[in-house]
Amino acid sequence: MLCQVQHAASSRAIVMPASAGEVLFLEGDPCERVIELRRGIARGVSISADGERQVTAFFFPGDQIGLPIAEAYRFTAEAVTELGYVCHSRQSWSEALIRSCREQGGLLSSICAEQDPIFRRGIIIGRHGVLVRICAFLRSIIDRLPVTPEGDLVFPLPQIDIAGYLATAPESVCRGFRQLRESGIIAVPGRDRLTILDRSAIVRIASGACQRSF
Amino acid sequence: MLCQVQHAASSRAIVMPASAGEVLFLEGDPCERVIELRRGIARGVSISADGERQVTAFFFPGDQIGLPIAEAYRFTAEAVTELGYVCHSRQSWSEALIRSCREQGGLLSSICAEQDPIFRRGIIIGRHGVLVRICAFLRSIIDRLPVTPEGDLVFPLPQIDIAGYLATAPESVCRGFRQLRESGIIAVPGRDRLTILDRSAIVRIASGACQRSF
DNA sequence: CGGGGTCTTGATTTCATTCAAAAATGGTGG
DNA sequence: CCACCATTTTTGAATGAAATCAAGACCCCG
Repeated sequence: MLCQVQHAASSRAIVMPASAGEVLFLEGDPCERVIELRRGIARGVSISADGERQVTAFFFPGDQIGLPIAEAYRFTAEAVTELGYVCHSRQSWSEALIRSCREQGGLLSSICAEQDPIFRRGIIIGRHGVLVRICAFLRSIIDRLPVTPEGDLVFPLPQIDIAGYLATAPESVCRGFRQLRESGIIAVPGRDRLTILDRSAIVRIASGACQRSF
Repeated sequence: MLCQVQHAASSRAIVMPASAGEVLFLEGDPCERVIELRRGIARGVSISADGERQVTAFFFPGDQIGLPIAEAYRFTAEAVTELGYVCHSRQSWSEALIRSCREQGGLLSSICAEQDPIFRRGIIIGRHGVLVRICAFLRSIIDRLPVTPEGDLVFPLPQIDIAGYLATAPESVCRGFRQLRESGIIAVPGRDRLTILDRSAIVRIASGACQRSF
């Protein structure tokens, strides 16, 4: 793993709480602060003029949200679960960028960390077939989910958000998950829980290997 | 318009030519140079394991392609038309980044310039309806196309690439364009030519205003 | 003057959305 | 602790839109 930005006051910073559904910042607002997620899962949301809601990204602990790449935030950030986060001012973030840039001689890994998932989503939802998209999505996040002592994944994402992320209907997401369950590829031991029974099958479907057996 | 990076040797640099279809760099190759497009149109291409081809972005004169945000290029860059470009070493680009970062106190506009279209594509192909996607796409590029003395746009993008960009079939793109022609919204006076007759209609359709009259 | 690629068009099939409604879940307040 | 509500998830059936298949027209190139 590449290391994240080191902020001078990082360890001393106050961890703010937010409850599920809370807005962290709004699309269009000027980028005044960067949010570093410490606990929980957040989502980036973009609403089209006609009300179509898209989830542009999911964020996990360690991610930096709302980098001042443009003048204004390009999406709204909301808490999916309860979460804890730390704020950095735009200026202190820029200073950290310069420092890290000079030391590593390369670009900041945190820029990559925010931009890469956005890029990856574009590729995922460009794929044909709901099941392919679901598996590509699963593959991209299962390594970032906490594991319970029993070996299950903590998976608190509502299907509505997954549908918004995959640009599909919630019913289709549900049917997709059912298919994966019935194929013995995943199990859902409980709400907010997910067990990967056949990881290679997920990768296989995600890469489109099996034409239309699924 | 935000200003692009100033490279010390920018104006003195040699402009390299490339012919249509030529590869500028390959997905997965280490990011060793940044390409600054001077003339023509380029595309970013990503091929899935099963051979599905997606166009991740179109690039126009002034754009920087292949920023070293990650270690390796995330897409293959190819010339759509004949083009002219200038190469910058990764190092000289990083130095320019630090300089600009310190002077402006903000992040580099060229990072935004490459990342923003990628972000925007995600939003576009997340929309439902081929015609909506086509219009959203048109709206996003028509301001970057050269204008002929007659007032037409120079539009050298093959429909196959547009289909790859919009994650749809070439036939659907063709039908979509026909519909726009028959509705008097655009005209196609010749190959590589496009006339916008009703720009507001494009914006209206792109924003999903007209439910399903189209 | 071919010939390969792109564009165009129609017919058909497939898949996902939509509509509708029931079941499950979580939270709330009595 | 339980009843109740709101939200999410699930399921089925019908509809609709786009992909696919197939074939012909067009155009640019050598």
